Amino acid sequence: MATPAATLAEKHDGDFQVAADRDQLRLWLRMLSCTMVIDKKLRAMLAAEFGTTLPRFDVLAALERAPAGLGMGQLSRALLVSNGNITALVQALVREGQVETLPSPVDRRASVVRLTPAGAEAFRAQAGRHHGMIADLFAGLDASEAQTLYRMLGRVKMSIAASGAEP
Amino acid sequence: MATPAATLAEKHDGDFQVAADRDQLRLWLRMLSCTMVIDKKLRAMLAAEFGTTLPRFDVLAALERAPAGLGMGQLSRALLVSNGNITALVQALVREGQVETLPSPVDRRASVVRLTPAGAEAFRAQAGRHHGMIADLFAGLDASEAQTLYRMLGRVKMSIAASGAEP
DNA sequence: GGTCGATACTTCAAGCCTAAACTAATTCGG
DNA sequence: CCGAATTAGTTTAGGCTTGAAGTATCGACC
Repeated sequence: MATPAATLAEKHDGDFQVAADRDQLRLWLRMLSCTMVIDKKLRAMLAAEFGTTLPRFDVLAALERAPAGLGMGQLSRALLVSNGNITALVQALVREGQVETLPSPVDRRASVVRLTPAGAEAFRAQAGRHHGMIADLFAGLDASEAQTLYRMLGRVKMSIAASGAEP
Repeated sequence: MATPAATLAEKHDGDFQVAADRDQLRLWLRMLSCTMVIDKKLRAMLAAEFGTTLPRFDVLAALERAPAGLGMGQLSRALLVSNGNITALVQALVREGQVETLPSPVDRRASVVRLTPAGAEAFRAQAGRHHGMIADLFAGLDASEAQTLYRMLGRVKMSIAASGAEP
């Protein structure tokens, strides 16, 4: 059993810690909730207006920035999803004619995925709505607020990297 | 064709608009990326240390706040997931003995889901690590930064609500 | 009291996602 | 040159998620 003074100090430390923990939890839950709401709206829009999905849109977006095409592995690293996932995604897009795969001329294991003209056109339409929707959803923030938020998220990135993190 | 002056004005408006769009897109992508990284770390921790998943943890968390138990519908509304999803989640947790379902005494359609003692204990351990991990990941932000971020996310919430939004 | 529209829940099909196991091709060290 | 380690990609088993269709019950109104 600690002395009364030590007990008091301990109790206060504990209180502070618990309060900080709760605040961080609330912060995380708010961040998660905001992100999820926007994410769901984007997915719903893509489904309703284009009959597609966010992962497929992401594939098109990555390919649009690489006119020469990307390998499956490059694609999976760019989108932060697993290798096996890309296979199915690309196969679906090939069936829909938005993407085509060519055997790599330099590596018989690898293949190169490229947008078809139809895919490029579909992407342009989808990207327009996508960006427009984001602009709408963030329209209530003025430029300075947006910048502050951007900076704070940068701090979060740094904090994550500084934490005991080994991905 | 517009007059030179009109063309110029138009061009500048367009530039501003495009610049704002790009900034908002970057903001969104950073927000999504931060959230996804944290989310993945939490899922990986729950899988590695407890052999469970975030959705199951969420179910336990909701039930822990309702000692009398919750109906399936209440649960699905609390977690913002579909009805059919809860069924599978609860069935899995029942198999694992962390949760039990009782027929509602007042409504023969409904059932009440409650934590078992084993589930309550598992949840306490998981919640401790969950909160601790969040504290770690946000440790690089001081109290004022955390508050600023929290406030900005509140602004985002308001902006979303104000936009042409019908969930 | 009977019927009809809500409500509680389950089932099913389809898509996304991952980790792990596998095949095939490449590259590098000796 | 040849075997070992690496790398590209696919397959598979398992879990999450939704939306739609289906079943049973409830409640309210005629």
